[in-house]
Amino acid sequence: MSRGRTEEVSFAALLARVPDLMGTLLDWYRRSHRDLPWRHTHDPYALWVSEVMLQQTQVSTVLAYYERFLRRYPDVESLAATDEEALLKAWEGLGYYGRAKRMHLAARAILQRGGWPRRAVELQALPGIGRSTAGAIASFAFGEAAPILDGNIRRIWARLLGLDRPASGQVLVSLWRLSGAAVQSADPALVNQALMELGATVCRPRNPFCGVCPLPSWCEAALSGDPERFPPRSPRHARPLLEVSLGIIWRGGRFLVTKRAPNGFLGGLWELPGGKWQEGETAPEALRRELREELALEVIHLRPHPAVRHGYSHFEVRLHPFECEAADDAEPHTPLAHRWILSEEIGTLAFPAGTHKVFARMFPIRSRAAESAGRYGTRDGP
DNA sequence: CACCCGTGGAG
DNA sequence: TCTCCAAGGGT
Repeated sequence: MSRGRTEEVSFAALLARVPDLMGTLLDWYRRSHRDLPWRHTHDPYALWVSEVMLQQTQVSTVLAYYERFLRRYPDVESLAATDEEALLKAWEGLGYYGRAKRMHLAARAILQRGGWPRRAVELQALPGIGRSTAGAIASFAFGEAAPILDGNIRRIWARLLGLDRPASGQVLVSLWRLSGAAVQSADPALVNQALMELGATVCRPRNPFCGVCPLPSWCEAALSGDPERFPPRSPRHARPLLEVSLGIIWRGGRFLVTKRAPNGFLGGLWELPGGKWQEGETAPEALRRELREELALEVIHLRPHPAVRHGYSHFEVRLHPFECEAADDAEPHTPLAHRWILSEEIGTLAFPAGTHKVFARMFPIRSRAAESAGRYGTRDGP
């Protein structure tokens, strides 16, 4: 109760000071911002691409994709016209592949309505564009005073306020009001970029540089002496480890790859057939069972290869690859797409990172030659 | 609201 | 080696 009152008071005080803060913030930004490629454009399409790529993805990762993607898909028309297979290949390695599919849908919606909507509320109606992404495009491309509340900006407000609980509900509304006051008080595009830049380079989650922060010294988090405490991290539970057997199933000089179901986890990507171990099952037993159940396929001469570990957000897998052979006339029985490919063709299909780690072990030369490969190291282990 | 959706880099 | 998590959005 008393905490609630205290928060209201400090929130009102901060809200009133926002215009002053933005003055010093913009001075700092003009002096010390990084030179990022998407800061040179007002093209809503290019800004959209960068903003979607940057969702939950680090700048350094996006840098490796952004310009190549724009060369491949230079405008809404080219993106709308492509097929999902090619699009996923361009997105391969970025993760959260639903982002690419929603961009595809949005591109077609934009063409259908005859061009880009200019206002944030309209942008937000497009697939994959939420309030923050809409605010970014509307302010950067069209100069609208549309607020952003991304992880960076949320952290800045939380620290200035000394917010010691996860922001949700009414607190979140208050933080959006602060972002709204910020874009009302000065050039919206500059304010939004400056806030995100401050969060990314100074008011960082860990090891913030409070000594060089342009914002006032009454920041509650800085005064506490332990700014990293703010905002509090939500508790994380341990990720379960799943054991998975995979087959590199040769038929002549080609091996089998299967396409994952279109929706859901890694939807639409290609992979090596196989599956999770069941209770009491050995690795080769699990592979034979999965191949029978999923593909009605029998294989012989299983040769194990070293296991490869790969982590996802909520679980972890250990992939146990087996080279083996299918009969000359073997065909998998499955409603999903499959192909028998040469190892030279690995680079033509979109695979999840875990599968690339396996390829890197099986076909070191080939895999390293594939454009995205050098990344997949040899971490593994039983 | 709680959960789902990937990945690679930092410390 | 291990934990954390980044310019979120959809359901």
